[in-house]
Amino acid sequence: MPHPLLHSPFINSKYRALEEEIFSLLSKSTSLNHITQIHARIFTLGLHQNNFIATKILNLCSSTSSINHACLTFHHISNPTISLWNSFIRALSQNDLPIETLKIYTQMKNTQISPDNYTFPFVLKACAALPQYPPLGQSIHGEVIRIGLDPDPYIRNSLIVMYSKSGYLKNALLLFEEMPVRDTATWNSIIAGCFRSENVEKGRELFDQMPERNVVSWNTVVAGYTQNGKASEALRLFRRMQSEGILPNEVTLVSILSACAQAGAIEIDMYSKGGSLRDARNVFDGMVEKTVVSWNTMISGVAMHGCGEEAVSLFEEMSNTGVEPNDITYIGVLCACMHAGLVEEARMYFKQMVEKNGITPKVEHYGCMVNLLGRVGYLIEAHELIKSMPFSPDASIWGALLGACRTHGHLELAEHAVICLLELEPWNAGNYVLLSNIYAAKGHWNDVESVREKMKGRRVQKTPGSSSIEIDSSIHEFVIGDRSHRRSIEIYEKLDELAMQLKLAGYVPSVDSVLHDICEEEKEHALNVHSEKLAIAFGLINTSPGTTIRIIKNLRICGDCHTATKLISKIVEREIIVRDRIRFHHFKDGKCSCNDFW
DNA sequence: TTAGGGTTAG
Repeated sequence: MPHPLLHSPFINSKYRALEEEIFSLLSKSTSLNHITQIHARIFTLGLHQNNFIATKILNLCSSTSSINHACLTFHHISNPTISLWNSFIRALSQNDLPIETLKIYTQMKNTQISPDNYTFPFVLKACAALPQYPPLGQSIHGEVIRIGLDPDPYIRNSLIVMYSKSGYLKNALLLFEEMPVRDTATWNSIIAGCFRSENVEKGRELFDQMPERNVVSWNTVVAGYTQNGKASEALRLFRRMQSEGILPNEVTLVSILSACAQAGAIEIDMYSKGGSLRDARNVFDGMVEKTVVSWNTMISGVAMHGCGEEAVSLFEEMSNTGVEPNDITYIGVLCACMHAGLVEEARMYFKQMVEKNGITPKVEHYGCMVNLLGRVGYLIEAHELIKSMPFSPDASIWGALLGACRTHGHLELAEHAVICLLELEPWNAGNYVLLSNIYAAKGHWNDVESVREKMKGRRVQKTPGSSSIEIDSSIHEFVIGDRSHRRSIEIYEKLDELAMQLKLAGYVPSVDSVLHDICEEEKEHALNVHSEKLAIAFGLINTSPGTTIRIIKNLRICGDCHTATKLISKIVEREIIVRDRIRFHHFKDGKCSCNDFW
């Protein structure tokens, strides 16, 4: 709508020219800063009532996540056109505000404006984000049919996504099968839906059938396999993707890294040298344009593998290339510092995050700091940091402090932490076990007993520690003192042999790793049959000399097994990779990649 | 009138 003062033909053409000028300015801007500046100019020119320009601004707000700005812009327009409504709905929907999206959609209908083919994909995306209310999506589907827009391919794709995210894969498949024309996005949507609904076979079948695949198709299946716990399939498909010359992008990297994280038990020669992390690094290095997501993924990836210095140097490299770190980047780099015991660096990054990048630390950031300070023995500083937090600490924070108290034998602080922790999660067996471990390490057996009684009273059971190893595509799982394996005799012979070699190498069992109140000699024996040692022994008798042994443990590796595995790696001249609940440990030549911080 | 859309993800 032209400015009321501009009505002569001459001024009208000047108005058009202004409109065009602003429009081209907006087309070139990418950041909120630009938009705000241009918006100020729009006001002085009296163009703030202009629907066309407002639409353009809203679309920019959407891509820059500037929702407040989007609301302000929208509410300045007295008679929004359908395009403006659509752009506002888009901004809300794409910025994870499904309830607000549906509210505005309802408001739009109340003004007698009928939704069109552009409206529904955004509205359906909002419905897909609220799978707990499946009737919502169904009623929108009803409206689509009533208006006669159901043949629209965009809307149909959105319906497929909505149904598969709401747990109605059957409806999604039906819509897919009835579609006269399917484009690659249609195929991608339904394949993603199948994998999301854990129908891996159907997803793969459709992938194999599809006439044309793009990088999203490949990513969908790689991610699908990873999310369904089939890391080896994911990595196999990634190899095929590369051999077919498909250029991976940052989403591929994300999925491949997740697959690598799972791949601890994979015995595949091509991944064995240096671990699957190298695959991820290759993808990363080959990427032409690295976004903050790519950097974050790579930093978290190397952090998880315990390569603290590499994470730090990636972070610095990222800053030098002008990519601004976000909260997730800092979680990655703090996590890396935590695993590598880099206290000074962590303090520096924590400060820099707030002061330089204006990021408010979240519980994850505090968690890393507490964990790290605790591990290196700065228990009081860790506790002070917890007290200074502007929100209530959650279980992860108290858990980190408690773990540190155990390592450093600080009984009083541990009791405090565990009391807070048990209030937050009385059902979690791990908490009782940690407290019981602390008492056991101090020889306070009566207290150990009372914790156990409490556990019994509350029907809590300790998760049994177990370790698994993959040999010839089958998984072998061991628990402490396990004798159920059919090759148990050989395994125990190997263990005895290792125990002897370890003693000769100067290994002294650290008996405070043991929970139970038993005599010293028995304690030593219990340590010797921890699940990870059984899995390693089994690995040694089943693989050829020099190959890497990969173990997955469901809990954190214990202090004694960590020491023993370091020595074993040297004695048997093998690289042993253990993925525990927290991270990867690469044992080689008597050392571990975690530098004994874990 | 002009512009605006759906799939994979840390």
